[in-house]
Amino acid sequence: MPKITKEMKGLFGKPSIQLGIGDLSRISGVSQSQLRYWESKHYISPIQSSAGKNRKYQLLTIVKVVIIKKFLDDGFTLPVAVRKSLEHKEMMDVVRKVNIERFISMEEIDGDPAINMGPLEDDPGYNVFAIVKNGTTILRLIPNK
Amino acid sequence: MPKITKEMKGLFGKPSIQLGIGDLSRISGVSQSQLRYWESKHYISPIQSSAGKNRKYQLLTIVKVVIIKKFLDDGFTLPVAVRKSLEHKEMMDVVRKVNIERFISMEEIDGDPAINMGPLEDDPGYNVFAIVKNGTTILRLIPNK
DNA sequence: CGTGTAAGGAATTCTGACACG
DNA sequence: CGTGTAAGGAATTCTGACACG
Repeated sequence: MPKITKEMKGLFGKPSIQLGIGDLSRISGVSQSQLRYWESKHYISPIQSSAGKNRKYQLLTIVKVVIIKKFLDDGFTLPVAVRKSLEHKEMMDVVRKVNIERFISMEEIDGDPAINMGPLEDDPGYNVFAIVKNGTTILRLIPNK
Repeated sequence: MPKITKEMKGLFGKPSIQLGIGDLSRISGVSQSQLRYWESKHYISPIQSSAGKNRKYQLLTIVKVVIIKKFLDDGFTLPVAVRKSLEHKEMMDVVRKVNIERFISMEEIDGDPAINMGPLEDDPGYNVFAIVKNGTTILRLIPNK
């Protein structure tokens, strides 16, 4: 099974993913006019919106928009929904960081595909593996060679 | 710190992310004419391309395109690059599955944000945590309460 | 085979104004 | 405050053809 390449690691972090307002609107269920209004209030911001050109949003903005929408649906006002989304955004950054840094390599364990997530902090003699077995993932410690 | 909500779990899997050809081209560095040609050869396929309407690609297609491009840059022919990309695509599915299933909840460990990835297969008394500490991630076993 | 380009039309997005509330 | 809509123009994407090789 192939090793994770540098290109693919970059993809996990997806720092460069960007998409237009139509796609963001369709994905999130938030209308284009809502998105433009939120932008005018500086709640969200496109990567570049240089004078009449099409807006481009990054992946983290998608997450933010979806979360804001969730709180709006729960009955909160827009400013409150935005404030609440900020806590979750921190969390997303963490998840992304883990994605980038912890997927060390791809291997096979007993014929099942597995991700080597690297050594334990307290016991570097063991690596943590996430193994896909019978359609679900399990976590297992495996000693280094 | 907030719990991971159902909405956010869905985002990790990002099954619904879709973007246009301009965005895919800019992200991947593959030209629009290349993407249309690859489609004509059935190497990639948009979600929907109903008669003159704009193409929409899903996230896994981005990954596939980037990987194909990598092998093209390495000097392989297009058919070979496509074949090689398929092995990596399997891997991406695994990574995605782990993302969806293994991020159980968000917590704080000694003041640092951490992701609870759930119990070990062999010793369910311990959960595996990915902790962001001083800007990097570490893995630690923590006993269940 | 694999990609680029010019061409004309179609789909998408832009801004600023206005409506409703 | 927060969102929707009609309007006209601009940016983007569409297809099919052709060039190069």
